[in-house]
Amino acid sequence: MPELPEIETIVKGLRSELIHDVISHAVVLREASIGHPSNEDFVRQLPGHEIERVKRRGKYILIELSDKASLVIHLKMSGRLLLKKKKSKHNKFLRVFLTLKSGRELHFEDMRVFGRMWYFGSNQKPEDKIKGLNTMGVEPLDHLDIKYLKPLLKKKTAPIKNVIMDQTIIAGVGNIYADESLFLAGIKPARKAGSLKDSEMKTLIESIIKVLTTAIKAGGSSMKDYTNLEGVNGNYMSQSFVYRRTGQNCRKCKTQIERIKIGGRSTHFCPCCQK
DNA sequence: GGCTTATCCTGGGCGC
DNA sequence: TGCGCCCAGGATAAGC
Repeated sequence: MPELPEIETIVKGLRSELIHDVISHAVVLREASIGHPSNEDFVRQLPGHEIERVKRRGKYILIELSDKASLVIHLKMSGRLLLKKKKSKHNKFLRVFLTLKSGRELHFEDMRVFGRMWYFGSNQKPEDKIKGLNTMGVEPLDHLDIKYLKPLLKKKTAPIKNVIMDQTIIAGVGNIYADESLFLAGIKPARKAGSLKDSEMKTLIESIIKVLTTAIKAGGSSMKDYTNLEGVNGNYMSQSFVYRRTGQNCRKCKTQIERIKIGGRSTHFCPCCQK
């Protein structure tokens, strides 16, 4: 389940490998993996474009192409982008692949098929078609501070975990890093967001930034569905405090980590360290 | 408006 | 071994 650090790692890889390469051919093996335009237009319009820039916005990968066109990718649950040699063996979860002028192929694999790719021509803005891009909140590593967060949390009765995972408030934080950030901040995930004191908000912001920065340095998480561009797992999960550690001892106080459901998502926390 | 729940989807784990 | 059930979860729509 790629979140901000995993996407950042992939984007860095794409940036160092693909800039100035040219898409020569596009093949769609599963139509539902294309969000826009039609399957036929996607394979017809994409070839010939040079890759000029690669950016990240939240969990979206934005590839700027020549002629002011763009390719947007969201990996959702299990999507992977892999750079392979020409005519490499196809994984059974391969949904789309692009052949490049350099002779390589960019494979989009997606086991649980929630991931999407969108192509936009020169006069089209991705944010007009992709709602999530249009309503995206701040980038936590750039503009997240108490001045921004405090008015948004005020009077909110939803659990704080739901709020920090809300992409319209903070971009890129998902289940793993929400649990880890709340542990570091010493805040129970079920707490009403509006009940946080200023000092707790400040600690939470610092924790989110610290967790994401640490994960980026580690090359992302090591969940089985995630790898970087070369197919290598990151190693953040080996150092997680609470995520997927139900029943194991807390690394700080030795109390058993508990798991509950918040917003339909598995939530892991230490009942002793988090208040 | 704010919040919760259902939906999409499929491989893996588990019990029988 | 094979079957059925449950779980995982990001974004969005629907419902309360």
